[in-house]
Amino acid sequence: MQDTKERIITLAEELIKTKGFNAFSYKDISDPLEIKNAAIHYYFPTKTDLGVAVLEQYLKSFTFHTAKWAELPEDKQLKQLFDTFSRASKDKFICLMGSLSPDYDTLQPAMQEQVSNMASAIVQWVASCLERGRSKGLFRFEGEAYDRALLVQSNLLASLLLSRVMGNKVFGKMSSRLMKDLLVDNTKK
Amino acid sequence: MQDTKERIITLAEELIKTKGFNAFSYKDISDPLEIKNAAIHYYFPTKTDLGVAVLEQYLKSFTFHTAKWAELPEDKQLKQLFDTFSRASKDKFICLMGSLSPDYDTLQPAMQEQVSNMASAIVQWVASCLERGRSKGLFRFEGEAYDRALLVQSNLLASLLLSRVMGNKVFGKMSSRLMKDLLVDNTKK
DNA sequence: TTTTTTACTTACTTACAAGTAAGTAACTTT
DNA sequence: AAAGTTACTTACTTGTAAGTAAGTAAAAAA
Repeated sequence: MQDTKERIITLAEELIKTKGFNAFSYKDISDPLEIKNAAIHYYFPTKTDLGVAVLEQYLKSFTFHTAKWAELPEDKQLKQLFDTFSRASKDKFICLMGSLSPDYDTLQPAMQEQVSNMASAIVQWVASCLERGRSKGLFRFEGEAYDRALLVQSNLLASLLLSRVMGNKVFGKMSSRLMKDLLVDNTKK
Repeated sequence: MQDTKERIITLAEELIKTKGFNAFSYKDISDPLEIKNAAIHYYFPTKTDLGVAVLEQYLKSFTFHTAKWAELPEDKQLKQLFDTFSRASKDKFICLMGSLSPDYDTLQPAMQEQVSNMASAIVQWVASCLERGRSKGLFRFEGEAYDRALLVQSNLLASLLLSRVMGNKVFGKMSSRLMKDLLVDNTKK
């Protein structure tokens, strides 16, 4: 049963996105899965091993999904990314970057590296999406695509954080304003 | 000696901005201040009491500083805010919002309320700064000032998070792009 | 000058976290 | 059929966290 291992990873990811990496404990996993904490250690000797596994799975899934979107026009691709954040917002989740980056200094090197990899992968993807979209006339923005990608990634990440604190309406306000800023207006009469 | 109490609050604030609220312990305070952990409990019966005190002090300080800037033109006022984040970035600090909002669901109601108050205060201040600045022709942006303030606050907050993970150059890239976006270009020949 | 208050320390308690060593039942391979 | 191997459990250790009860020395108030 590789099933248990996967369920541990999936639940750990949810816990990171709700409580944070340092705030969840093995009991938060062993109780709902009806296993003992030692079973988690069997698959993941240390909490860092578990964290790394969560990040590896996320990166695989990110790569898989963005590849699936590759045929879409760039504005639709970016919309897909926004939609994943919109779903997270509804589930009261924050994203892995929003959860793990504040704890970065408390993480062990192996996890820090994975967090950095994740950050780079997301920003790189957004940057090339924006760049191609701009050259096709779908997006409008000033400056380098990479710098713009940093700001977009920031806004998505923080929209989930602020929504938690200030209420869920904030997500809609932020994401719609952000998208309007980027899109070349094609609704002109 | 009210001095000890203030030193506890100041150190607690730093710890929140480096390790996070749940990740720091009373030992992180009692050791450097050369007191016993019971001395902290003397002033702050629970960790929540300490957290609330940190946030109250921050809010007072924020109100004080923004009041001091009130006579400046709005672009300079916003610049002051950016500068506080720039200093934080150099000290490898994140801001209180960036640290506490991911942990929001693990905080007790008394602290949640203070975090919400802080969020509102900052966004409100940025919003009215942007609004007045735009009407004076200092800023240019689309949409409501409040929505724009959410995005600006997001970008500042997340610039510190991303800088931690991706290196310190990121802060400069983000803040300069953000400021250029907002400023009406007055460097035209 | 006695009493009270302030600002702590000493010495605990309770709880829970991550992690481990040794065992076991069931399945797989030889 | 015997010998691993897999997927766990049982039962524990060690460390550390927040928090507390009782005491104390010095300063302030009566």
